[in-house]
Amino acid sequence: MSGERYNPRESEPKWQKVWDERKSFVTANDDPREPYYVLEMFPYPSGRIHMGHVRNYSMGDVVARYHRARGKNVLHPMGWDAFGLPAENAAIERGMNPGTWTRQNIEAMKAQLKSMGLSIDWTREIATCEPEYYKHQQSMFIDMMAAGLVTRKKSKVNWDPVDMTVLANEQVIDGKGWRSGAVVEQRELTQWFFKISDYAEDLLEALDGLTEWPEKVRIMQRNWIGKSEGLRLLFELVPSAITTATSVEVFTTRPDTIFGASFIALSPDHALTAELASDNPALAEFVAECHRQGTATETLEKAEKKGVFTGLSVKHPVIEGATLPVYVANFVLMDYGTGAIFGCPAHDQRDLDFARKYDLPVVPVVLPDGADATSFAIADEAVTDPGLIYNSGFLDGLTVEAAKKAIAEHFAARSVDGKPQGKVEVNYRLRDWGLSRQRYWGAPIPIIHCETCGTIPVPKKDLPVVLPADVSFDKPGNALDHHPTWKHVNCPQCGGAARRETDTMDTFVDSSWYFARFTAPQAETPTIPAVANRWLPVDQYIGGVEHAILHLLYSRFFTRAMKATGHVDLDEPFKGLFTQGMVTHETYKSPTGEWVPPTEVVVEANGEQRSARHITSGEPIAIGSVEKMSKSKKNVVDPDEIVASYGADTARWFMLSDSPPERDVQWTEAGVEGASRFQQRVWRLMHDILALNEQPKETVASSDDNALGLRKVIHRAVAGIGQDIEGLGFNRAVARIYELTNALAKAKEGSPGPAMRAALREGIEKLVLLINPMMPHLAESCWEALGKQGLVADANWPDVDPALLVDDEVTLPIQINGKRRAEITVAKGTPAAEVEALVLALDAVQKALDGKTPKKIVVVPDRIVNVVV
RNA sequence: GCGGGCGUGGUGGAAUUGGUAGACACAAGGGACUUAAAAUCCCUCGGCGAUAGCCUUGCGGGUUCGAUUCCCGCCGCCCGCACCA
Repeated sequence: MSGERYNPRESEPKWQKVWDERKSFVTANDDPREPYYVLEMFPYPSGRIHMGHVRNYSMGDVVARYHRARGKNVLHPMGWDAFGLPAENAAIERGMNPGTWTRQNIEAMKAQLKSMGLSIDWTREIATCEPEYYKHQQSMFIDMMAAGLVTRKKSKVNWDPVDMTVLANEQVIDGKGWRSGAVVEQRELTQWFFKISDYAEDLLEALDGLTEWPEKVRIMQRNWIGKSEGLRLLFELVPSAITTATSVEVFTTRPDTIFGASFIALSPDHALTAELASDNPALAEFVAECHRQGTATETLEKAEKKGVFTGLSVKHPVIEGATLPVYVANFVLMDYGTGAIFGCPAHDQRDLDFARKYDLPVVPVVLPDGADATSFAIADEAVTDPGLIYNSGFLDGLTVEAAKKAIAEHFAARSVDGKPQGKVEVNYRLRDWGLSRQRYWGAPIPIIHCETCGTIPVPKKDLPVVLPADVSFDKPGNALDHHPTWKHVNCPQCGGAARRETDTMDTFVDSSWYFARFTAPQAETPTIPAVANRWLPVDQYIGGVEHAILHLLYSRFFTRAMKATGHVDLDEPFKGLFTQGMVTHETYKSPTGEWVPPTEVVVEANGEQRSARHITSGEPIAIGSVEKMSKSKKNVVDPDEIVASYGADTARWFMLSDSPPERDVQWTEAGVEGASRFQQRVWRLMHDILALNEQPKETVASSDDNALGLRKVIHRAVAGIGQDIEGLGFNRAVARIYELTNALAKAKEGSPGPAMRAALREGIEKLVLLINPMMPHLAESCWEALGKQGLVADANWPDVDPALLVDDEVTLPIQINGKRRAEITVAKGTPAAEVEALVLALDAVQKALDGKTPKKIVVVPDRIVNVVV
């Protein structure tokens, strides 16, 4: 028996079937035990799972199985983020119906996930593309509209003039449409928005309460919301024939630098810009050029800072008789502040770049601490350091903060156009959430446009507004809009001819509440509030950092909006958040420079050198850098192949070992083989100990110090691994499991006595329970072989005897001048004075002192001693 | 461009709150077993010296009795930037 190898191909499907039949992971809402909700970000059904999924779901499954063993009622569901662009691309490229394509993908991926042996309650599965899901989303949209959380306004989209379609930012490559290659234009459309900006302050303040979120995510969200206090400031225009406007309003966070102002810049989308451009061909051409950039902020900010002089000037508000030129500049955003700024080149890098380009004055007005007023000058870098204001009339000598206050008071007391010239204002960078998409494959926005009655929500009794299945993608543009009959309806109010809204919802809406739907996935209403409130917030949410801002911020908003409309009674959806790293792999290139997939490469090691050749042709292959697994570089490893050859447990174990979960992990063949070997090792060890034919005994066998020692090792491992899993330190838990396995293997050598045999038996039984969250199939097989009743899946986490955790002795490293030179072992809690005496008596210390007295002796009790000579 | 993060042996990484740097694993080398191979087991394994020494956590400074950990300045890589999910 013990000579037999463990066969995951046989045992894994067997246990999966047993769990299925026993409904081991089906969760009841009325279970009285303490609820625990663990959730991994649900996947987009692209067709195949990838190693990133394997990693993500392995981590979630460890958490789920651990808490189940801890006696909690665990909710661990799975679903599909099933709307989105790729389905439409498949429709266009392969003539497949997006719904058919998506549902096929879901089936395929579900089978793959099942082969991983995850402890998921599949009875709660949801797919966002099904009317049973999105009808509730439509219903909540209507509720949120009634609650004033929805608005309609104009915003810009990327327009492909050849394909006659709106493009996503990722479909715009170098300013051109990805399929047509046509230069993209910005177009304004009237679109639907969620008023997330109403919650900006709340979303910001509540970040402090999210103590189980990574600090970096909270910082990113804080910066994204971008709260800033500044001044709205009116500049009086020098009268001109080219406009009837009399003033320009800017927003600035640096009003203290007003004496250093050298120009005014308007956004290309500013109303005044439009007015002036109608009569100014050069300006019109510049605005058109800006509009050919696409709408991505990134492109805009990377572009060279450029502008056009408008011919207008404003009066300098604090320097009598001076004027400032008014430009239109490509880096001024219409969405932020007032769409106009004043430029102070000395203290803002963008303004400085602009000023150098157009030869505008650069006057420093903040003197950094320690700088000399007569010689201080600005070169190529703007200075944003704190300091004292100078060159600034009545502000001279003030700090930046004091000057901001003083100048605000100054302008508040003056008026331009009958209004106060300056007004302190809090501003947020966060913009409202535009949810309209001009696409077919999304949840229809439940609105009817009527010529007489206006914009009317679809009555709830008529929900869902179902997507038509019979669509064609032979014409460019929105397939929903092209459908011959779908959009033609009668107005629910007047009964006259009307048309449906043909925009669908951003897929971020779908993913902003699925975690709530999982709590009652078959309910007639979006949620059953009492049930949702019991399960939520999600105790542990796990997913990629790439979602650190948008998905998580939208979900936080949506939860508040659901609270405002009575669907849940909480603000924050995710109590604990964990962001995992990516899965990477080496890249390989053929002599002709083509990417080669790892499956076609044989890597050979000769000593320290590694070389590679093609598996069939034998031609040499260049080993490239390690990169995120991606189709374009072909450096992907298919989880199916790994499961088929090594088994799911091996894949799971490898994904959890070595690399810290928040960091990237490199997939290597050697690593997988190591994981597979460990699986066999546990199996052999279990059989060897089983053959000793002894039962565990809970009493500490004082007659056998070695057995006692082993029991200490076992109980320490149990305690440590529990802590590691709770802190999501899976790689540390794995290392401890290796240590425990090594200790057991060593202890069974020779001919262990009865006490040792009992300790070994205790150790192996506990080891099986410890590996269960990570290698659940192997654990079940071992459990069965050990003759234990029931399933490990239902077993409790092993108990720890606290008496076995304490040590009465401690080894102190002795440092001399910070370098370790000796060590002593003393009773725990030995007073510092006693330790000092022992240390001074040491040979190494005496030698170092050479008769002198030490300068200082630092004794940190039970930790370390440092002798300063 | 802006915001955020990461950087430790040949490799992945470990290291309570600032307290023995390199746990654990992979790779490599040597040995045992075997007709042979696989599997398994044992030993070595940061660098330079080869003793008792010195150097070493991306680079350069600083704080401290003591820094992988805290501070400042660089370099490199990664993520996000609002219509990819």
